[in-house]
Amino acid sequence: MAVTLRQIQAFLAVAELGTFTKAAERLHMAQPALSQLVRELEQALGIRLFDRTTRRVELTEGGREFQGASAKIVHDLDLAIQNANDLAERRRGKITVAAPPLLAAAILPEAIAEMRERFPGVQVAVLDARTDTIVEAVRTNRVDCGLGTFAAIEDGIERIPMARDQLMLFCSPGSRFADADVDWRELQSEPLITLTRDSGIRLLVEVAYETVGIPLVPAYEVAQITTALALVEARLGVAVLPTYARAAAPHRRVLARLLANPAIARDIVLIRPSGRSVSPALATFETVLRRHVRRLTPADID
Amino acid sequence: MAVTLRQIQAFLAVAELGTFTKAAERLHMAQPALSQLVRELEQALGIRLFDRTTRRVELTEGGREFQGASAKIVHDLDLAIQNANDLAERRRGKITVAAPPLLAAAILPEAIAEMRERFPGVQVAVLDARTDTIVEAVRTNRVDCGLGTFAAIEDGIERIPMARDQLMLFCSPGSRFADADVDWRELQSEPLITLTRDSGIRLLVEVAYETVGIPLVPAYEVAQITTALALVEARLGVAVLPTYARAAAPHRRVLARLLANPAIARDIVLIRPSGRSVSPALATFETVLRRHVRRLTPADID
DNA sequence: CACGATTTATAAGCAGATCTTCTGAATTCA
DNA sequence: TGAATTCAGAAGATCTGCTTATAAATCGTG
Repeated sequence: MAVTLRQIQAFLAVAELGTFTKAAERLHMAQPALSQLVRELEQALGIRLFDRTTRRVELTEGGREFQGASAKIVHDLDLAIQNANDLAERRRGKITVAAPPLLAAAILPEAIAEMRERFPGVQVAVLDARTDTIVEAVRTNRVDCGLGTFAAIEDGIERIPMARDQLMLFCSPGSRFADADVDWRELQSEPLITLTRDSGIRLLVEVAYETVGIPLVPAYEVAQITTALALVEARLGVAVLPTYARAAAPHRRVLARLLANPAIARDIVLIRPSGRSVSPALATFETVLRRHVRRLTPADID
Repeated sequence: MAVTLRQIQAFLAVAELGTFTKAAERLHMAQPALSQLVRELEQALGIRLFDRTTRRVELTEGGREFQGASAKIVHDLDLAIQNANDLAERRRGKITVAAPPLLAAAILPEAIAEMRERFPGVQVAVLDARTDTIVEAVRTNRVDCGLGTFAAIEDGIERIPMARDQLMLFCSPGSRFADADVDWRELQSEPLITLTRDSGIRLLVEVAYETVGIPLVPAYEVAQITTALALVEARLGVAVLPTYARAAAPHRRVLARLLANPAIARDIVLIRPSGRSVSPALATFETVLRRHVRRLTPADID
C-alpha cells in the first residue's frame, strides 16, 4: 500500500491537535474519512501511530518518530512549491539579455529600471556584444534573449519584432534642416558627425551616401551616440543616427528629422531560442521592453 | 490545486528518463495518465517544468530547480517509511523490562539472549527493582513492561499471566527428601538455607512455617538463589525456592521436589500500562519471554 | 517531397477510491 | 446512572484517476 501526502497531512493534524474530530474540522472533512486516512497510513507503515481510546489520542513511540520525519518532509515540500510559485509570480528569476552596445545603452537601462521597480526579485543581466556574437549566445542558451537588428532568419531562433527603427538626421535647433524632412542629397558638403566604423549604423550611412552618390567625409568620428549628440548640440555638425538615439539624451537641445530618399529602416527584433519555454520573468520583460522600444521609435509595427 | 506524491513521482520519472513514454512504462501506467499528472503538477506550481515537443523533452530552469527539491523530499520520505517498517519488522526497537532481582537473574538472561540472536536491532534493557517500584515504573511509563508476582489488580495496568510458580524444596541427590513430594512438616529441625528477608520468597516461606506450626531457624541466609543452590549442593542443608530457581544453575547436582500441605503457588505475571499500544518489538519479547518462563515452570496456566 | 514511424496531447468511458451521512460502541463526567 | 463526547464501522454517492482510442506534430528516409 502506498503512502500519500493526504495521509500524512491527516496524521500530522491529528498528532498536533490530539483529536480526530478537531483535526477533521481543520482539514474540512468528515471525521470518519480522517480516521480512514490514518488507518491506511498505519497499515502502510506497519506500526500503530496513535494509542486511541474514545477519550484520549496520543502518539506512540513510532508515531512520534514518524511525526518528526514527516513534518520536515511536508515543510520541505511547501518550500519547494513556494519557490516554484515565486518563479511563476515574478518574485524571483534571472534573465540575461544580449544587445549591441549602442542599443544597450539607449534602451535597456530604462526597461531594466522598470523591471527592478515592479519585480525586485527578478535579476536582469546585460551582455553587450556584436550582433553575430549575440546570435551565437542565444543559440547556445548562454543568454535568454537578444535585442538588435538581425538580418537573416536563423534556424532554431525565434524572432519577435518589437519596433521599426529608421535613420534620422540629428541637428541643432537653429540649423537649416530644422523645419522639415530631409533628403540625403541635402547633406552634401555638410559637416557630418559619424560613429566609428565598427558600428552597424556607420555602415548604413555609408551605403546611403553611396546610393545617392555623394562623398562621405566625416568631420568627427565618435564611438558613443551620446558623444555624437553632444557635438551636434555644440553646432559642430549634423549626425545620422537611428531613431532610438533620442533616448540617449532626451534633455539635449537637438532636433531629429526624418531622412528620406531613401528612407532607411530596420526592424528592432527580440530573438530567443525556439522550442524553449518562456519563463514568466522573461515574458514580462518582453512586454516591458517592447513598451520602451516603441516609446523611442514612433513607427510602430506588428 | 494540491500537489500529490504521485505527480512528483511522475515528474521525477520523466525528468530522469527524458521521455514520457519510457517513464510511463517504468511507472506501469499508460502514457496519457502520466502526461496528465505532469500537467497537473505544472498547474499547481504555476510554471512549465518541461520544454516538450513530440521529439524532445527537457527540463526548464524551474523544472531543474524543482527536481532537486522534490528528489530530496521523496528520498526523505522513503527513509521515514523504511524506519517505520524497521520498527514493524523488529529490525529496530527498544524495550525496558523491570523485574525483581531474583527473577531477573533466573529468567531474563536467556530470553534476552534469544532476542539478541533473532532480532539484533532490538535493544532490551533490564531494570531490577522491588515489586512496588516495578508497578510504579510501569504506571509512569518508565519501563515498557514488568515481570513478577503482583498481588492486586492495579488500575491502568494490564496483567498477562505467564506461568504458575510454586515453592519447591531443593535438596542434594542423596537427601532423604529425594524420592517423593515433600510435606512442609517434614522440614522440622532440618537445616534450612533461606534467602535474606528482603526477598518476597523468604516471606512466603515464613508464612508457610507459621501455618504448619513449626519454627523457622535459618541455618544460612543468602541473597542470591545461586548461592543458596551452591550450599544445597554442598549438603549444608535444604532450601525452599520457587520453581524457576532451577534455571539459576541447571548444571548443579541438586534435586527439586514439590512442597505440599500447603502447596504455595503464585502467578508469574507480565504487567504493562493498559491503553497503550504494544510495540511490535514488545509483542515479540512477550512471546519469547513466555516460552522461557514456561520452560522453567512446568505448571502451565492460561 | 511525401510518407511512415515515433512521441506527446486530447477525448471519452469506466472502475475504483474517497468522502459524507448515519449509526454504534466506549469512555468520561456530572 | 445517564448524558455527552469521541472514535470506528457501514452504506451509498460522487469524483478522481486510469485506460483505450485517436489526433497532432515532428523527424527521418526513400
